[in-house]
Amino acid sequence: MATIEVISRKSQEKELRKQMILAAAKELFFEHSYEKTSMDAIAQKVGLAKGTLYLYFSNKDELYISLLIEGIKLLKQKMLQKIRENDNYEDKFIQTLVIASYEFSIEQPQYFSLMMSFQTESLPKINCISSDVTSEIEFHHNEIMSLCVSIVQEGIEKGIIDSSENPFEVVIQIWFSGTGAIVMMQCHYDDIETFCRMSKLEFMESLAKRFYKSLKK
Amino acid sequence: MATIEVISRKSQEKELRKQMILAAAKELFFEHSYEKTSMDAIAQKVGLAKGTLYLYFSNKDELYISLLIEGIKLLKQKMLQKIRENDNYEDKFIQTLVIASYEFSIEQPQYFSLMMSFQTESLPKINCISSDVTSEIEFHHNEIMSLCVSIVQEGIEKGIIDSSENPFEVVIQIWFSGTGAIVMMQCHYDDIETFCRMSKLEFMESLAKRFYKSLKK
Amino acid sequence: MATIEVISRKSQEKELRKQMILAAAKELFFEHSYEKTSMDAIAQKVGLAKGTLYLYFSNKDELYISLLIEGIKLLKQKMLQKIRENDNYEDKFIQTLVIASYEFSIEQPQYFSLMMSFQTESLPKINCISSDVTSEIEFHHNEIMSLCVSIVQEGIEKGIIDSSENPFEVVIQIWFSGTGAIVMMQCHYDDIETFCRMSKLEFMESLAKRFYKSLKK
Amino acid sequence: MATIEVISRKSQEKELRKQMILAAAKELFFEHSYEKTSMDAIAQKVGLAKGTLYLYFSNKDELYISLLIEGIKLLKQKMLQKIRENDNYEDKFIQTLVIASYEFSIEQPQYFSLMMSFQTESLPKINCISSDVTSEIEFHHNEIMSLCVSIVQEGIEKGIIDSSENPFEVVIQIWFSGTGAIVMMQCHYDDIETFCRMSKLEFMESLAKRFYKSLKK
DNA sequence: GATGAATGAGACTTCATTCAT
DNA sequence: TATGAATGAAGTCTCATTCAT
Repeated sequence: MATIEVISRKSQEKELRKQMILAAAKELFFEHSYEKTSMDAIAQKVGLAKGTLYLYFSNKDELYISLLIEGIKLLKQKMLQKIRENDNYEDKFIQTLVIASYEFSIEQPQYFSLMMSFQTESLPKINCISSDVTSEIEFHHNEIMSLCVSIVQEGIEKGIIDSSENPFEVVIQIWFSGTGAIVMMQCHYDDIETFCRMSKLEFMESLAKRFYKSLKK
Repeated sequence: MATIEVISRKSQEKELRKQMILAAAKELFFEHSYEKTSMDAIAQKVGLAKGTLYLYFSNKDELYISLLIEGIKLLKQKMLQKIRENDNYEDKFIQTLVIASYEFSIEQPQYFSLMMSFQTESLPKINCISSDVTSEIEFHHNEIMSLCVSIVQEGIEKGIIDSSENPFEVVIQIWFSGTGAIVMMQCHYDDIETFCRMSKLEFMESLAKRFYKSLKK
Repeated sequence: MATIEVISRKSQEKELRKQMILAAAKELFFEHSYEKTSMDAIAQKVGLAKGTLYLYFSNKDELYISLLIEGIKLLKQKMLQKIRENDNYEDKFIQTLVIASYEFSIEQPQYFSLMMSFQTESLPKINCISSDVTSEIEFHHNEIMSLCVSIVQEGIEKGIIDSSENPFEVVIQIWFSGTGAIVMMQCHYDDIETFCRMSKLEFMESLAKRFYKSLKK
Repeated sequence: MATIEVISRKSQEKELRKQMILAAAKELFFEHSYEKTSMDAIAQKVGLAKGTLYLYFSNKDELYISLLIEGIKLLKQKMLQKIRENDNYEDKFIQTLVIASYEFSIEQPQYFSLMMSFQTESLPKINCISSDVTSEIEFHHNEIMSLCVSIVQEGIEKGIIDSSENPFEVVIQIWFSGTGAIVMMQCHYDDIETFCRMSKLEFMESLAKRFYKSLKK
């Protein structure tokens, strides 16, 4: 019994260390980009020896990808939460398809930034990603898509959204442009408040509503 | 007179060299990313010695930034051209605010990619940018914004767009989300054609029209 | 009594473990060379923890040397066997001085290779060998030499070999060059069969006979 | 004209540097083996920066192989010299096939050691040798073989060597076992003088003569 | 202006060895 | 006795930048 406890505690500690490393890496990758963050720096930030990192992640790439997956999972959870929390259809639509991503970009700017730079720099630049990992990313991406598509379908079934709309098209248009707007906004962060005289959240809501209206019967 | 001519010819040659270097850098940056492109590789591609590059650009970052500015200028030109070419207001609106960026992303994928990765990785990551350069970028960015804003204002003045709309808000919403959608599309390029059963151009036009409709009186 | 038995069983187990480690190390050292074989890999192959190896061998070098000694012992046994098995003098001479080494190189290529690379890279390159070990190697080497010398002396006593020959010189000439030829043969293994149109065994026998003839009265 | 001189001087300097690096590497490889010699150590020995080595040799392996080829060339030259210097057939035979290698092992112990450790550790352990290099090694090896074979053939034609002998077999037997004996001798260097009461050169000559006699009609 | 050899800091990664459990 | 996480020195190699020519 005691042995089992020890093993369990050890495995917990190991998981903890892994999380600590991921946390340090997240901050540094965000602050200096993937390429400019050295394993040295990460190790120093966690307070571990350089070699120790390689006990937890076989690669710098693997570390990066692990963060990415972590991020995608968090976004998915956020979306699921939005679905649960909103009964009113319009709210559910707007919150899940647009605001979820926005809030995520505010609450987890590092993860969001990481995920976006992965989009921009695109897969091939990561040297050697095992197909396991790419398929895991694919999997979560698809789940998020399904989630969004089902919301649009619900709208069509309820007679709220025009039945001539292709749910996939709608999702891609709104999700892509919403996410894209967030990225642009992060860069030109003053423009919104200066020129539009509204908060970013209001700006995103306004964007979402405009979309929503255009879908109505 | 002769001296002036010589000077002028020399300065032309110098400008030519600069352009050659930029061209080589553009291709390589795009193909292998900023970090993975070495000055060696650029020099070899232009057929110049490594040290020579430093006569034209004081460091690698400056080369990168120069390309960025070049890109912004090209996009601005494309937008101006769209304005000139389209008399019909709807066309002018859609072409300038959305399709210009899309076409630019197709015709000059290297520049577009560069500009976007700059957005994503954000300015502070470039080591040592003189304020001259940032302000030059700012300048061109603002010009593009003004261009777009004036188009929206034209719509309001013409009574096509609802006068309660804030031109800045409109521009940022449509330009940011359009550009953002293009980035996302580049990454998940199959999704559009597979799920929406339309070409990317049609997709972008559809997105733009949806927006345009939502602005009408 | 019981205690003694326990101790004895324990010591047997310990010896067994030691042999298992040596076996794993042998295969890996041969497959990837000494330097490219990690203690990790050895531990994994035996199914023990890395730290455990250090309970049996105080460091990597000792492991290597242990194998070496093991190899020398095996070669000695092979020679003794050849002496026992051959009554006819010429056969005994040829089999013990030349063919024993050749067969050993075929049957125990790992050990042979290890022993030879030890010859080539020479002792001083191993970091920290206690004099105990070097003297053990010396001891076995001398025993083998004595064995060979006694065979030559037997030939002289029997009047088969010219009495003016110095037995030591003969042994060193034939054993060294025989072993040397085997090493070279391993490297240029095609040359023999291609150019000489004989098997390697035949080649070695031919070499040995040539030598034997030159010694006869 | 001046330019050409400058270029020529530069290329001479470059060649000189290359030789300096090779010289330093040779000593260190010999002293500590390939694996235990670091590029750092080589750089320090030549008095150059680490990175500079990579301007002359793209790899650690390439550096090693360059030395190897250098060594093979030197041995070939030594053999050619022996052929030129000796008119008497027996001398030519013994000097070229056996003593050349021995003298080489004394005069250029580093090269000899390097070449032998290459034999022992065998090609596959060097990571990535371009086929260019392997074929260059092959080329020189074959030339040496041809040289030796032609000497044996000369003996057969002159009626000195029994015409039933296969020249290839003879060469391989004598050259391989001669070289092999030298290696073994280097390791157990005391044995010869202690037990045989002769110098190593005398020992090698004795070995060669024994062989030579066995070939005579 | 143009060259390209030289630099040396710094990147990722490996691994023999130790030591707390 | 056995473990295996942790260490940190050391290894190979890259590359932006400088500077003598």
